[in-house]
Amino acid sequence: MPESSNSPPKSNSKKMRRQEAEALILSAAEKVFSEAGFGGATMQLIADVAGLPKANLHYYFPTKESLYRQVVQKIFLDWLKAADVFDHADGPAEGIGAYIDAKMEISRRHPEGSKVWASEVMHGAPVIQDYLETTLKEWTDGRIAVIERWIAEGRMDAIDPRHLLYMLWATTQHYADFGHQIATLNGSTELTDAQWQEAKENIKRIISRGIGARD
Amino acid sequence: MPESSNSPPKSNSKKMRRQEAEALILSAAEKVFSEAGFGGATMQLIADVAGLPKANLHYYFPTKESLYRQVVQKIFLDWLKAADVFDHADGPAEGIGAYIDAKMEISRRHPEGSKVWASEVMHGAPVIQDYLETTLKEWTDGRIAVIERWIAEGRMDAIDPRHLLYMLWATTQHYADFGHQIATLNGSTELTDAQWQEAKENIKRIISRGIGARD
DNA sequence: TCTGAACTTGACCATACGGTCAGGATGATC
DNA sequence: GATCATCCTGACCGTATGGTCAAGTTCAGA
Repeated sequence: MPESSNSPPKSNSKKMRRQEAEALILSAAEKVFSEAGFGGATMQLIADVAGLPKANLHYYFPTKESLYRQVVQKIFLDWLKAADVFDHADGPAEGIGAYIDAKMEISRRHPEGSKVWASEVMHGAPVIQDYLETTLKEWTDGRIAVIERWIAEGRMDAIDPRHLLYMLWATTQHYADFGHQIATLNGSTELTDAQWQEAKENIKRIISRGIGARD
Repeated sequence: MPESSNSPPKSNSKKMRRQEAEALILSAAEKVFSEAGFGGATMQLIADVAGLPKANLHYYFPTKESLYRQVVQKIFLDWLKAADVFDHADGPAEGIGAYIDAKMEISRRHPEGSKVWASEVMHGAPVIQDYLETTLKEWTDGRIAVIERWIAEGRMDAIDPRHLLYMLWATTQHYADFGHQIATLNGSTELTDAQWQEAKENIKRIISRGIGARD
């Protein structure tokens, strides 16, 4: 219901509402942080991308770090939400397949978020360590229980659920985080619709057969 | 033959040889760049880690960017070299298995390098774009040819070689790049020898079965 | 012992950065 | 149209950064 409009943020009208301004800044910040990293990003550049004076950013977000924290939190929540498909499935091929589709769609539509997350974790998660230890751990444990149930029911081979999850994350996020490398190897062209489809099918096929899924 | 010594770089003796000093600086730089990213790293911190005055770094490496470039180049060459195991194999299970072992060993022993590479690519490869377009492309094309031969010989299913390679890179490098997240989910403990072994076995098993390898 | 090239370094500089602030603009409410 | 909380912003500040430099130090070879 409170969905923000998708129109280009070109509005020159003064007096934005708080929610609107924060969304605009967060969007610009996500792009800049993903392109330059936390250390390489500057408040001035984020302001330029958002089309606002730098001082205005500090009105909504007191510090660079607080802005960054909110960017990462937003990404994490979107990412967790999209993972629910895992549960509404009967067996591993269906559940994991749907999860791969969902995560590949995120990699395609929101690669910036994936890159910011990767950068944050690679640098030791200084800002979202607590999320890793609480929310992510709980989510992971829940999914591990589902996979163990599938194994117990003979619906797939006895694969270590942890390493399977890491493989799913790694493979799907790779298409966002290393999208530039993939595009370069693709003749310096972004993947087409068909190539994204191929990628998804390949991943689903290899993993589904690899774990001996038999829903 | 011209292998540098493995002794701790604590030497206080003056007048290092050029090779020795450069190796010391490159090692410190790799660590700092991997922890902070290019933008977040400072020459002062690299100097502190190397145990040298900052001005000395600029004697060997004129600019921060030139130092960074050499760090990335060194990583890339090590990484390519370790990939030769791919060719000296009879079939996919053996070749890909050996490649997974080699890359996992790199992820375990030199996670810093993997992180620097990931960071560079994620930010659009501003420094090593030419490597992607030439050396990496050639290496990739060579490996694709090998995989296509295996497929033609009926030694594995008809999987798109590109996406298979991306999956191998993604999965193995994930253990370096996201090592902090993995350790956190592992009860805030680094993976043990046995857990690394499990990880390798899981990956090899899933992919080997997933592509229908029959050496 | 002398020479000179290679190396080392403390002090310094210009710039760019994150962040502050005072004062102005806006618009909903009465 | 007066009030006032919210929002906006140009100008400014202290600091930290990448990089420079000139004055040293070291040591192999003559």
